[in-house]
Amino acid sequence: MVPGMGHCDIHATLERAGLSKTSQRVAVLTALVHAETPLSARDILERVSGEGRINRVTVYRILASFKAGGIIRELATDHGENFFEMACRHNPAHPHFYCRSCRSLACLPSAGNQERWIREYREADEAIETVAIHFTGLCRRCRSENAGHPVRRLRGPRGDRRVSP
Amino acid sequence: MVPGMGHCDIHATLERAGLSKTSQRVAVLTALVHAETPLSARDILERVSGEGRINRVTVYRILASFKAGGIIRELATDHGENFFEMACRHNPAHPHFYCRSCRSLACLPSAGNQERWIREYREADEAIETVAIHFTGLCRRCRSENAGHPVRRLRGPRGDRRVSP
DNA sequence: AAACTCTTTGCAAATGAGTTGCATTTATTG
DNA sequence: CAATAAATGCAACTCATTTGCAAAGAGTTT
Ligand SMILES: [Mn+2]
Ligand SMILES: [Mn+2]
Ligand SMILES: [Zn+2]
Ligand SMILES: [Zn+2]
Repeated sequence: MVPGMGHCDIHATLERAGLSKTSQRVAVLTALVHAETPLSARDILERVSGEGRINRVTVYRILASFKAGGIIRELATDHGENFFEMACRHNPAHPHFYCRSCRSLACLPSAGNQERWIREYREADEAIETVAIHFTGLCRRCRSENAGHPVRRLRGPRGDRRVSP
Repeated sequence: MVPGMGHCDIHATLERAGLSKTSQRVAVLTALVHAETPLSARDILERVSGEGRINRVTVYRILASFKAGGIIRELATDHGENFFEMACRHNPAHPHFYCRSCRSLACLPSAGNQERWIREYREADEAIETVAIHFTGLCRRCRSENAGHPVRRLRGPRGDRRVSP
């Protein structure tokens, strides 16, 4: 990932993409530019809810427009929660690691040959638009913590959470 | 992908995994073994609903146990609908192509160096358990069909579908 | 074969990410 | 500053997937 955020200027980016500079768009973009790791829509909503009002739906719509404008990249995960990262930083394209326990997403270093390898596939079928390389497992933190450490629960009925079988 | 289904014997597979041979498990496994492409939980439910009764939830639970037993592999997509494929066929691990329009998933040929490449990453971080390579775009059929061809809609409010803006 | 015990189902209800229509508020322009 | 197209808030909705619990089954033991 690119260390500084040099050419990732908020206002310039919005202008270049032909998007009006609303407070919400600036807030979302700022959160993404300062993020250490890719963020989920929920992450963004949390980080932005502090300053000014913003609706959940608006976040999704803004993310859609950023993606359409090539400003950000969307990263899918199992479990249906997707993440987003600035395209200007996070270059070149690289694999990501998803922790199946805490459901966090981290960037991995780009393999040297990955670019070429991806290009070969692209040539084989012109229809290819995006490529994603996704590793899954347990992150360091989840590995070191107590083995029986409960997995974050996203779906299911309300009611008392099961504590131990 | 392995052409025949040779060693993918239904009963032997269940036995090897220590799973009792219920009619539902046999049905789901049969659907997966005969599938030409990876199947979603919904696909499986449809193909199995004909013979005998089976519940949607049961399909999910069976798929979870098959996955835990290493019998099948789960393939995530954007849009939250996941697919499943037999691990015995579909070897070695290979990339998949997901059509963002009709939301179908297809297997791609395994790149020669992919295996080695994956191994390198695995060595870099022991926590890695699975690797997925995911291409997105428009499949041949969706490309040839009328450009304005409507995208399959999964979420959203009830009511008249928008016909044209 | 009947009784018993451990699994697996079916059903109903829920969850949560992401969508959409529509009324209201803004950003931008003249 | 008024006019207008675009962006946002809100409420309602979809849908893949998950969970608790009670009923049905499978494999085993009398
Ligand atoms: Mn990244
Ligand atoms: Mn495959
Ligand atoms: Zn973790
Ligand atoms: Zn298609």
